[in-house]
Amino acid sequence: MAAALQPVFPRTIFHVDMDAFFVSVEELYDPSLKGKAVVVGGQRDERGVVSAASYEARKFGVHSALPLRTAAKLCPHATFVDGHPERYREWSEKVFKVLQAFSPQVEMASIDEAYLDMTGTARLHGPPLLAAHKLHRRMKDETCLNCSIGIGSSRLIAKVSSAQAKPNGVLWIVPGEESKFLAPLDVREIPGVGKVMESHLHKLGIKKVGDLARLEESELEERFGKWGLALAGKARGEDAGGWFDSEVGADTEAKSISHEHTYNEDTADPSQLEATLMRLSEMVGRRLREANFYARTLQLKLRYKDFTTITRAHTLPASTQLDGEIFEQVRALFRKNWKPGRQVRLLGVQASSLEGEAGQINLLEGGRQQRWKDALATADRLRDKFGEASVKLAGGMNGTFRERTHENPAGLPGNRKTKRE
DNA sequence: TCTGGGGTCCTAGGACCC
DNA sequence: TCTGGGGTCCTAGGACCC
Repeated sequence: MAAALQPVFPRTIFHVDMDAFFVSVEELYDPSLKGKAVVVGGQRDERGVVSAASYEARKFGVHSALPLRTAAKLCPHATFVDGHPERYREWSEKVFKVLQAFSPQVEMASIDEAYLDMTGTARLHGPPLLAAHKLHRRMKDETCLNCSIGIGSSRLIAKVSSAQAKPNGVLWIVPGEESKFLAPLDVREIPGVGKVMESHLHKLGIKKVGDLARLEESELEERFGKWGLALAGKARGEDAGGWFDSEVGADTEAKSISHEHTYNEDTADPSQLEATLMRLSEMVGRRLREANFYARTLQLKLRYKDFTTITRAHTLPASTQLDGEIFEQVRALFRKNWKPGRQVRLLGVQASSLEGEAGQINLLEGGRQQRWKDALATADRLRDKFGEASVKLAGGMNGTFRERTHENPAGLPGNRKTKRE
């Protein structure tokens, strides 16, 4: 009976996924790449992985996340191109504008994909399939980029069907046909099922979504807990729990901001390592200021030569967005946890427990903090103009780490938001 | 094969409080 | 002295996504 109380009209969700997005954008800047095997992400002899591969390159087994050197072996004739994140952000915004002009309920799920809630738009755009073709055409006309569109009664169905529609296609799963559509697909096609979950399921003899759907819900819950329960719903095409259940277009605030760097060659040189931490701290601080966020938790990430990785975090009594404070905390964590001599492959700095300006008590903000903020804003502008390397605050890039006279740039005791009140 | 960089979410244990 | 349990915060690690 409970089912009768649920809203019965099905939603119409579009999932728009750009085809080989990074490759397609690069082709706009260098048309000679068209039709070739192209690998975006770095050069063939570099440490790193493939960000995107053209369909030509995919024929040779190249795919994203594959090490570049492996890609070079599989597809020696491929053209290797460095990635240009600014370009992708710029074109992502153009994509967003096309979508926004088409429907007010749009949500970018990542740089190259979006969900649209098209429920109730039949009078404006016609039935789903017609609307999707209209949008598909408009996207091509206005951005020169191909996309694929999946249409379904849930985000999950829309997402899975856009993958099946690729490349450059449209696929509508008619309401009521969800289970039939999913049954023959590999469990791996379900968003959230990765390598590990797939192998757990394979051990149970579950290879296809249909196998999963036949299992008792209670058994999945027993074996995999909360996740198992959600999985049972997903096997039927439902947006079971978590982010998938949220309304399309409900905007979500960032939870963390981070930067990390992998060295071309591992290093155990303390001044080089701390210089990197300084640079990463500045990048994180800058992003915080741009977004007007203050962070209370700062985290160091340390990956050694053998790929073992640790993270160490510290939560401050008062939040910050200042490079100096971030660096000070992260450097302390580094000095406490790095064993001198051990070769480091990667360093990372992350800020979390983000608060808006409201979380700040500005009453006591004397001239001191304001001057620091002004100085940093100026530095940010200079970096915009002349590049990241153009401005370094005390402490510098290379070696000389004068102990900064520990100015607490905020000039404040822990007077903003203490732990428990 | 030799493994990027930016994120989100979940789990689990310990500290601490009531 | 032995023994509670719930709630929240914090930390560390891991799976997963693009």
